[in-house]
Amino acid sequence: MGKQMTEMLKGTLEGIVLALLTGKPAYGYEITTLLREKGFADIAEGTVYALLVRIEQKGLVDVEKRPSEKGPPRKVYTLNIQGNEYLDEFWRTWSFLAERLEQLREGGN
Amino acid sequence: MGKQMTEMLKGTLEGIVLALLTGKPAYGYEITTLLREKGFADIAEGTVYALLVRIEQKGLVDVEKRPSEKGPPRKVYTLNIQGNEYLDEFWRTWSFLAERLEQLREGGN
DNA sequence: TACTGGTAGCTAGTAGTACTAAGTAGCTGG
DNA sequence: CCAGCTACTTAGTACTACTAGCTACCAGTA
Repeated sequence: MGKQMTEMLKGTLEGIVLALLTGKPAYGYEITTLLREKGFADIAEGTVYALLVRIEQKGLVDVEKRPSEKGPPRKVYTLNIQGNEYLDEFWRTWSFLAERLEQLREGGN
Repeated sequence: MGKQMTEMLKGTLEGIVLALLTGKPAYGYEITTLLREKGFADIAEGTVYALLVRIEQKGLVDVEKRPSEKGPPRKVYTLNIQGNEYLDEFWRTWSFLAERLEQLREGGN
C-alpha cells in the first residue's frame, strides 16, 4: 500500500470499521473481507484485529463469542451506545476536515 | 484538540501544508497563522516546524533564507517539481478515501 | 494417513507522525 | 529593561498501521 494511504488511514480506519458495524454486527474475519469489497484491498489482517482489540478496550463495542460452521469460534462485535456517540464524533471530525480540504483544493491555496 | 482530529491529521497535514504552498512560497510562522485562518486553529507550532523539516528532507520543497523586518531570518519554502508530484499523489489518495467514506456514510454500511 | 487451503484469531516489534514543553534569538514599545 | 510579538528549534511521548509471523479448526483430496 502507498505510504500516504497508510498515514491517512490513521484515525480514519477506526471510524470506517465502526461505520461498518452500524446496524449489523460482524466478526473480525468478516470485517476484513468487507473492507476488501469496499475497496480497501490492502488493509492487513493483523491491523484489523489489533484495531478490534482497541475499540473493545475503549468500550465502543460489545463482544460475543459464537461457534463457526467452518473454523474456530468467531468473536462478534456489536456497536453499543458509546460506540455510536464515538462514531458521531468521528463523522463530525471527518466533515470538518473534508470541508477544509475541498476548499483548499478548489479555492486554490 | 480532539484526539480523533489529531489522529486524522496524520498523513493529511502534510498534504494541507503542501497545498498551501502551491503557487505562493511561505515561511513557517506564516504557514502556522495561515492554518489558523483556514480553520485549523489548534495545530501546534512545533508540529508545523517539524513537518517542514520533514518535507525539506524528502526534497519536496526548496528553501531560501531571507531577513525579516521584525525578528530572526525566515526560512521560505517553495514547492518544487517533486513536491507537486507528491501533492498530486496526495489528492488522488485523499479522493479515494473521501469517496469510500461518503459511500459508507450515505449508503449505510 | 498426510497435505493443502480456507476460515478465524492473535502477537511482538517497527515506522511514521502529531503532540507537549521547553528553549534560543531578534526586534519594538512602554 | 522588560514584556510581547516574531521566528525557528528540539527532546521526548503517545498513538496507530504495518510486517511477519504464529496457533487452531475444519473439509477435501491425493
